[in-house]
Amino acid sequence: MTSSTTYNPENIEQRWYKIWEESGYFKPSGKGPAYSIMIPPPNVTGNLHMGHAFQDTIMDTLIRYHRMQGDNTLWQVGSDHAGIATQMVVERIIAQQGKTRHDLGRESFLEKVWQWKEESGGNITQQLRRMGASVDWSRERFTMDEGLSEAVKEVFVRLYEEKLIYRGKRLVNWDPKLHTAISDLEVENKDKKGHLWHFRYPLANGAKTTDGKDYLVVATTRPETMLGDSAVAVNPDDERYTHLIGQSVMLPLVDRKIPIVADDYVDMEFGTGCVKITPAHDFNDYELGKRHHLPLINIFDHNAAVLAEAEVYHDDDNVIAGIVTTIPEKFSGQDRFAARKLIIEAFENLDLLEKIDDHALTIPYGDRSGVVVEPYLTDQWYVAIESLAKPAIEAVENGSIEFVPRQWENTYFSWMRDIQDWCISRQLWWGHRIPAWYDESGEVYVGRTESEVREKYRIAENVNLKQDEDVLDTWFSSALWTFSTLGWPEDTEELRTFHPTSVLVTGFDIIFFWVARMIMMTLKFTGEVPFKKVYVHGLIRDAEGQKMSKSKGNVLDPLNIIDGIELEALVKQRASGLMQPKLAEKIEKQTRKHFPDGINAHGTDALRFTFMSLATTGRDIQFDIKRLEGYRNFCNKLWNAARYVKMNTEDHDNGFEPGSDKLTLHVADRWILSELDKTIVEYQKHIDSFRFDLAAQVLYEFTWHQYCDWYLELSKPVLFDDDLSENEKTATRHTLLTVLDKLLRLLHPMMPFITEEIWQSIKKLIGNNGASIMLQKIPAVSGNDDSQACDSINWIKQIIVAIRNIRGEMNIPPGKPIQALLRNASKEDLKQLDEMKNLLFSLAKLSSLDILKENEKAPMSATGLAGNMEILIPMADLIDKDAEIARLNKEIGKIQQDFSRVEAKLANENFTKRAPEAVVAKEKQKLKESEIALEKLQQQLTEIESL
RNA sequence: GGGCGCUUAGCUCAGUUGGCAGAGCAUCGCCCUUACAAGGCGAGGGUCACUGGUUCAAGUCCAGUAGCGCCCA
Repeated sequence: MTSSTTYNPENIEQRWYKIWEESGYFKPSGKGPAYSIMIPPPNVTGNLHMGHAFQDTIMDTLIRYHRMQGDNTLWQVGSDHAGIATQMVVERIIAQQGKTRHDLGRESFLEKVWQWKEESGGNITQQLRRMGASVDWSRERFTMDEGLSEAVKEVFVRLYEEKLIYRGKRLVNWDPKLHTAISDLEVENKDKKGHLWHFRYPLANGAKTTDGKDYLVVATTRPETMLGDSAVAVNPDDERYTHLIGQSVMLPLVDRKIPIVADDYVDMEFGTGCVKITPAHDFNDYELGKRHHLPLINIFDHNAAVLAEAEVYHDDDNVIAGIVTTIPEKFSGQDRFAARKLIIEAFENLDLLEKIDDHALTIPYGDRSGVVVEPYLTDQWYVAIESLAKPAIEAVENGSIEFVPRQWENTYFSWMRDIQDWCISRQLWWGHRIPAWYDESGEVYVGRTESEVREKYRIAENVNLKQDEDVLDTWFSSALWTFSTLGWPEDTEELRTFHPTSVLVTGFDIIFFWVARMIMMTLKFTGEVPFKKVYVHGLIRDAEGQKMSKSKGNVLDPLNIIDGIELEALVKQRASGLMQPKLAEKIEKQTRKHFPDGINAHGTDALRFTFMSLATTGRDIQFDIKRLEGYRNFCNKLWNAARYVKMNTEDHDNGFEPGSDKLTLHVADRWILSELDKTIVEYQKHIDSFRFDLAAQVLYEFTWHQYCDWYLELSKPVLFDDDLSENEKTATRHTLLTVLDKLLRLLHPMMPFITEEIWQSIKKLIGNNGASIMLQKIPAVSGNDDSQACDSINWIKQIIVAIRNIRGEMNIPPGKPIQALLRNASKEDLKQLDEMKNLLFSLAKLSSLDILKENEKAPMSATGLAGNMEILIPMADLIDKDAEIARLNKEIGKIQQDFSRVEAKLANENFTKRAPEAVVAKEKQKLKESEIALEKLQQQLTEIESL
């Protein structure tokens, strides 16, 4: 026996992973029903964080479980190109050489990106390996791969041809730092405190308000946009202003005459009831402007600085000539926030600033750049989403796709039923370039390639065509992930076999970004759902419930948990590379407080098992390192149980040889096999319903509290009893190994490494020459439901527990052998006793056991109960009288309470009449039991007191 | 403002069809017992957020209140 008494994962894990990968065990077997999962492609710039590790553990568990069920199992791996994020990373690198991407030019910048991807993009795939993820590496895909790019082009062209993609000048969320449009979903709205400025707009043509003023007061949170106002709006029912509808105001500073229009959108109660309308710089105003055919007046350049000359765009039906577009020199060229100050000053100087109120408002920020997003008028490509959304909603309504937990369907529906057209173009260089070409007059042609376009639209070679500069939203390609990775648009074998996929495992934060868009695109192009189920898991937070983020310095690197890390290294890791170096000090302090000794190595299996036990139906998961330690100890427990089994089975006949004698199973053997069966049933039920926490708990319970606490202990008196036959011992050895083998296989999907290591060391003993536990079957129920054996073991457990209780409470050292007497034992008790006497001696550490005759007088004893039978531990020199009296009183109190409660319940006629018969019978039984127990304990108390 | 979720032991969380409130960690006591001190044995710990309703019976179902959180506008 050479193995260490503590489990050391470090040498084991990477060795096994390498063997598995090199042996090709992760590839689909080609046999059995198909089971497939597509990994949510991690961002190629990223490192593995706790969320990935959690999600990957869930997927790997499902995949390994199904592989062991004999399914033809594919776990498709890959990453996405993360347009903005990746571009930013590479721009930062070249910025260190003092260059911008514009200095390099598009082509050589993209070369740099690819080069970066080759060098650094593989980080996360190495980390995935450390997690034990059994993905099919031979099929790894990247969204910018040739094949996937083909799929993207194909989808774009087909949607365009069906008029489901269009190009138009619309108001978009513009990121003035990154100089690109972003979609609604990439905008983070934050509540801020701001101001509401009240401006006077003089009425034109001598008009007056009802109270005789020659101006209107408009309230705005964004004064600078007044340069682009094209109307003032009032509510049509607002009597204060009815007579002014159709009149005009003279816009100060720019001297533009703009109309007063009536629209229901205006809230009469808010401010003065007059709203300035800036259709080119506000989404609500844009809609209102469309209704009233107002011109769109853009005043910003792409940095959100004020133009010298505003740009006017008209509704085609209503071209207004001669709109004033000149912007006073003092404002032009100013950034939007500087312009705001200047505008307010100018109003004040003109005595047109009525007042300033404090105001709470919501401000949109770009989720990547962190700057305030500007509604901005640009030409962009859109997907007309409505017709795609309809079948996608139906697929969930009719159950073709099922969310687990179900409540997430509501989230999905509420977004899908109010969905907006999707802006898919991005003003970036890194990504799928839009397959559209323009001739010199600006006419657009869409096709898979330039030559296809020329052929299709008969454009001569000498006509100059220029491809659209923009690329597509990364999510556009991710939306095709389930089928593009399988070879679409080719009709491949893989596509036919593995699509639709079995389940999508994802976080609720990307239901809109990704899940919904995948459903729409996949239904459209394959006519199939992308997946039959969506398992939505929670988000991992730190021990205090905070979201983990680099800037908070509370991120945990899964590899640090696996391998361990010294405090100093951890501090350095967390406090470096921050966007705001100021935070470093705070983060250092926090880290030293939470991890005074750094982080111990826990191994991958402990981490994975922890994740499983945290995978409840909740939406937030607080990750507490303490929890992890418990599961590391669990690994150790399993390791040592296996050591015990091996010590006692190596070099023995364990009954696995063909032709070995028929085994005589001991009652304990029959019991543990029954328990194992029950465990398997529960385990499968929980895995099938995605309750990984419960599945993990069931295995933990069985392993520790049945197999280790009881069965291993029960096996000792059998193996060490010289009076028992070799056949009986062989049966117990056989059972020890059988249960261990099955247990390892049940645990393997969650804890792949330790189970493989142990299994390899016992496979010879069980006569199995399989290459890996990965390729074994998940154990099925064997039908060993032996209730008689269960009753017997429960009976003996009761006696042992009663004796241990006395030991514990009376402070008798566990190692000290004690005498025991039994009183009032029934025939049945005596029969059980006869069969299991040696077990009782061993587990209760008895020196002697005697049966008291009917009228035999007992010595002074501490007493316990097992049903009707009394267990007496003679006190002699062991126990003091008062302690035993106190102990009995405590016990009596407990039972008395129980008794009274049940008695009251049964006294209630309503209960006995209306409750189901079985429930009433159960209560009656309970009453009887506690009555007897009370009686015996009372009697013992009296006896002791009288001594 | 609209929607969703959460509140159970000191901490982190389970709790199925309404039928004796559970686990892990932490705490306390005894033990280095031939698999395991990363361990064993035993013990203590609860107004199930609050108020009301339905029911023989409510942590569980219904209505409301409070606090916290998330999404959307």
